[in-house]
Amino acid sequence: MVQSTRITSVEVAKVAGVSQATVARSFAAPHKVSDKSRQKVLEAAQSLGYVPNAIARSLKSQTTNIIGAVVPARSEYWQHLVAEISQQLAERGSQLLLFTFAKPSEVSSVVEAVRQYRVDGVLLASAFIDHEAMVDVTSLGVPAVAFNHPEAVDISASVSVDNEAGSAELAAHLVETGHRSVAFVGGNPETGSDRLRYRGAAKELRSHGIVCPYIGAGSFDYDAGYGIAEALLQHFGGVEGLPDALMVAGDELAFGVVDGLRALGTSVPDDVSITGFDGLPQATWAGYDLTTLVQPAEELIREALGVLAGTSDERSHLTVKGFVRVGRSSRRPAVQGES
Amino acid sequence: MVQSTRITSVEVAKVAGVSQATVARSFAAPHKVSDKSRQKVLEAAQSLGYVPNAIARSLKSQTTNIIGAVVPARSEYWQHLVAEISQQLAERGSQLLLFTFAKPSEVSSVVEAVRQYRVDGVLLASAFIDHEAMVDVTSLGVPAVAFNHPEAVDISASVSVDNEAGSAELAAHLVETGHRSVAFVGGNPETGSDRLRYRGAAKELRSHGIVCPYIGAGSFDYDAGYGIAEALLQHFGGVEGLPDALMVAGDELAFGVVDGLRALGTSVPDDVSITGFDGLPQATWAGYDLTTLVQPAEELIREALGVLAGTSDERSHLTVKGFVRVGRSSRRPAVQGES
DNA sequence: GCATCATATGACTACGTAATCATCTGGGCA
DNA sequence: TGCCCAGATGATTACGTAGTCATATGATGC
Repeated sequence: MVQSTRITSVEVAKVAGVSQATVARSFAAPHKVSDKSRQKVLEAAQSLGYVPNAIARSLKSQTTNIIGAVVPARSEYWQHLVAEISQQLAERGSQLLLFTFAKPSEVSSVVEAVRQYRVDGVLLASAFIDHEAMVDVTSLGVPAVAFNHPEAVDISASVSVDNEAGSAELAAHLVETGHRSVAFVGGNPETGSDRLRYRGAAKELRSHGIVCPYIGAGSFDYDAGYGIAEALLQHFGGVEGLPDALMVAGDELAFGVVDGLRALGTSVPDDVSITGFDGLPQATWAGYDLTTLVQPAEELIREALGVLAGTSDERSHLTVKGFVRVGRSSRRPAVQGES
Repeated sequence: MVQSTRITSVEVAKVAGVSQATVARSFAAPHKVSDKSRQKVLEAAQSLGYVPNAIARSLKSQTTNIIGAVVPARSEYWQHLVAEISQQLAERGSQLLLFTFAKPSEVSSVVEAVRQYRVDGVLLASAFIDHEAMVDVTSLGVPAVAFNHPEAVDISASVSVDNEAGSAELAAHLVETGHRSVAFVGGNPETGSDRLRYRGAAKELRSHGIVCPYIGAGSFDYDAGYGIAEALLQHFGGVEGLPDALMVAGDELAFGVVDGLRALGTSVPDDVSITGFDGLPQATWAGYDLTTLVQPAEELIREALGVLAGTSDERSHLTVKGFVRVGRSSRRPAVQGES
């Protein structure tokens, strides 16, 4: 049943006995066509196997109905968000052109592709995208939203979770549940997320008289967390020296820290409480059951897409509040009488 | 620095003092242009901020350089594959138009979009895509590859891991390491993957005199696995009644089974060995350290893209061997003298 | 019955590029 | 010097659609 010749709106028009314009209108603006004509057109289209050509439409209408997303290839967090982005775009009838990069050096070629395809808007996982690349993207007039990168104030819109407040909330929760010493395990220190999450935690803890040291794992991935576990034990002089809690800068990183510590005989949460940040689906998996700050992915992306669609302010810099999810990776408050 | 007027190859030609055709050639086929002309063109393009329009190119050349992928929205396995697909396409200079669906009912509208955008090829996560949808996709003459769905013999090409052989290998490994009773925990029983994996396991085990019952979790996701744990214990009459090993039809499902059993006080692997299937990155996470059959994702996708690119046979039905990864979720062979 | 007007329709064109074809240029060789 | 050919270039056209404008159709009011 493969079409031998390309079926265009012209062929359909011929068969239906109307003009090409009427065929086009029957698909793009059905209300502008009489019921009778539309009926004839749809029948002809059906019998010929006609499918409107979105490429030609895009060229003529100067709008592709495609949103681009530029994200790191290997990241549980971004995979999570991409799933949400894709679903919301489908609801809006838009398409998703997905660009991934394994190394920052790949970003420039990716950006070039984004520009060539004339997408209607771009979502940028910008913690890893440098200033120059963002300027390049926006220079063609493409609306762009920097995701979790509020520093991009002068370049494009941005949508972020409130990293600092969220981290402070987590810290407050730890204090409330009886933790008196806390250390922060950072991810990639060059990202704003990392800095803000540490700052939020440190400020809140200081207000309770707790000094919170920063220990860097270098990146946000599982292996970095797993690898830092031994260094943590050394740094604190063994299990007994560990603080009451470790606040980890991201969930995936936290999974690694949890597993790394457990592999070294440390119990989580009995020897040390662990918190994460992101609210990944895996955080609810019983093996981790991570106390974490849940980013409201659905809301974040709705706002981001709103900016791209022009329904929100194009220069807005939005911050969305997350909420604390309490799991068993952090201790419950000690009950009076227990030790 | 936003362009007020759209810059086209015509403007560049004017500034460079050449024809539009030469500008087009300078980008699409540089070797067909003299160094001098190309130089002038590139300078002019640079100064004007010209970016070739891929939409117009696609319309004229009847090839979009875009590959579509239709996958379920929430699946660790597919997220894993999408990352790989995206990376390989980037290497080939192609783009990825990603379509996800949460429910099978969404597939038809997704397929319509695939057809409209005239993608050069489609990858289908076909275990969840019905026959009609696949016919629709291919009816426009778009090359399609069904992924892990060898039943689609008469419709399109397919690329699959050897489910049956892989499952048999896992079973053989269990027998070798001293397991004498094994049950199979299935996912979605309507998928070929599920059936073939059970068949491979059952056959191999039978050849060793072991009868392998099938217990269905209903789907391949974590929650299904977590939920089936209690039913498993009931079915076998408690921890003591459990078989030596549970072969689980997919990794994500296996994570759930592991966590569910552990939550009920069952030790993995001391009380029961668990194996998975897929070889997800999380299978190597120390919390699970799953014995599983690793699908060679890189190879699978290279083959699939090869079919789409026409470098492989378009009607080929390829099967790729996986390999067993041994983790601590299954017991090591009992040493002589130990119990 | 005629004028008026809203709606439906058709002819035409442009979106920006790449392929085709014809023309031109310059170097090699007799 | 003159001829020939390969490579470079330009003019032209088509890809399939949607918007613009003008015309046709039918319903309404007097």
